[in-house]
Amino acid sequence: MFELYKQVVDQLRPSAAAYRRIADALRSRIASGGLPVGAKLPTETELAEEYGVARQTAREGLRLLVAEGLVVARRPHGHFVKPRELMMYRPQKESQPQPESPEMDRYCRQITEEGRVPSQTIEVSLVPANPEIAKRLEVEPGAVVVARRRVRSINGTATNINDSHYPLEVVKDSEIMNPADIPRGTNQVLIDLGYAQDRVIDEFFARMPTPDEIHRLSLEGSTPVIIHVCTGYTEAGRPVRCTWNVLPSDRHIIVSERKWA
Amino acid sequence: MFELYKQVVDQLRPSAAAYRRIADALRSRIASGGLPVGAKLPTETELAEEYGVARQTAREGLRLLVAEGLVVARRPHGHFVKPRELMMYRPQKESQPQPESPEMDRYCRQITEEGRVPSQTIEVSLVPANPEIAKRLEVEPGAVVVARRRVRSINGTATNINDSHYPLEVVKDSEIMNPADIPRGTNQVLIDLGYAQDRVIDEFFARMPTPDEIHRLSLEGSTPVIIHVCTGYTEAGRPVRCTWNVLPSDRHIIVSERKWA
DNA sequence: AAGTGGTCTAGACCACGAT
DNA sequence: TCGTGGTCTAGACCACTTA
Repeated sequence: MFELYKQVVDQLRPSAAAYRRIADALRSRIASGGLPVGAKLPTETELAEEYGVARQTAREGLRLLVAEGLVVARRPHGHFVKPRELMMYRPQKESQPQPESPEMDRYCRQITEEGRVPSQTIEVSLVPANPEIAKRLEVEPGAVVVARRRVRSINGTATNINDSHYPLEVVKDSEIMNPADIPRGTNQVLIDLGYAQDRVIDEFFARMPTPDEIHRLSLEGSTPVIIHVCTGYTEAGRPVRCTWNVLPSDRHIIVSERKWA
Repeated sequence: MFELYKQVVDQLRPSAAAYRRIADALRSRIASGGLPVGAKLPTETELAEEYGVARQTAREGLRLLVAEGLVVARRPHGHFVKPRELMMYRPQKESQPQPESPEMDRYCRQITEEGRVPSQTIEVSLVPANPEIAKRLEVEPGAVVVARRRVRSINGTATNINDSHYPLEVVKDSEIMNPADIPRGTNQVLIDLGYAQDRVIDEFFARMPTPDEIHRLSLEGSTPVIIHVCTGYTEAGRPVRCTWNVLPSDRHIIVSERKWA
């Protein structure tokens, strides 16, 4: 009987697995707005009955949508269309005044951060540099560097990891070793120490989060993270800072403006 | 008998599902280098025997690693540790001369693109603007715009989607409507048409790819994509171009340099 | 107490690529 | 032909949250 069913459906959509057809159907309903943000999807059992398949098969279809980031599973409530609330992230804004054109204003208004309560945890430690950091600070892998680790939160939910690394000899005995907020900013401390940054190189890439990042950011799986690595150099070309930012991609959009030559 | 096994293991790592323990073990072996890039993992059947679980359970563990992007499944060969080969993507480089400091040179040498054969397909069409494009071009959703769609490839594998959109009245009857390479560049055409771009806004975010993107870029699932939206404005503040780039995150790293005020 | 998703089993057949 | 992963079934028990 199931064989007959499968043959019939296969005529309609050949070479598509049942769980893919289920996912396709739900994806269409989401895209068309039939299932708006926050809406509850059919339960696994309901889908299984509707499509005449085993529960595991219906489950595979839902899993596909979860992996695509369209849907979240909330036990024991069900599966829901996932909302997407983006927060502005402007690397240029952290340090220097930025040209504010009317267009940029428009973008900023679109993604407002009104009435949010920011907070952060700070932790400073001496650690052996991992290969990625060592390469950028131009020290031997495993050499001891100062790591100033922060997790920033807004309204209690973690929004980003911000781990700044400094060569030990540059910042030892300075305020940067102090695990507390530095009102004038760590970059000003570097200037006072005689290591003013002249230029920085930004790198961006994305990947799935590591288990450690999932833990520190309280992520649901299936949310990619954007890695923003920012390395600062003195005028002489010496790297004095390497900041490793981890941004959950469902909470951030990176925006910047530049003149067009 | 399996019950006894499970109790014993649960004492060692309480509250960890069997498939998670399997994934953890394999992840450690990959991180430590015991399983180097390209190495073949145990088969599903072997893992099931080794851990005394059903094949489906071992399979769940492997699936976790695939979803994390650490591993690829290649039927009928097995699962393999996934390589990661990054290509430089420099949005600033596309149009204007860029400050080339010694540090930037170093980065560029690190990720070389020697001996690669680039190619691209171009397709031009009139399409109704989707909401995202319409918002940025400041036209009504559904208004007709010119879409110049490109898929760029290197050595035959697609590396990025590059869809530029223009307001119809700006580019109608111009070279931009011609689905062929424009040697002097589309931006020069805009200048000649009297719509020189004065400044651009860049936006970056990441998410899992849509089925359409998976198809156009020949992606394996579980690779996030980076979306780079670049909107160009005339000096009067009119948007005249909106380019929608899709970059597979396992093939690209975005690099840029800026002066530090 | 009820109903959800999370995990697991012990089978089965298939498509595909190498040999 | 053989072994791989891909798909599927028909059960089972559990953890969790809300009513």
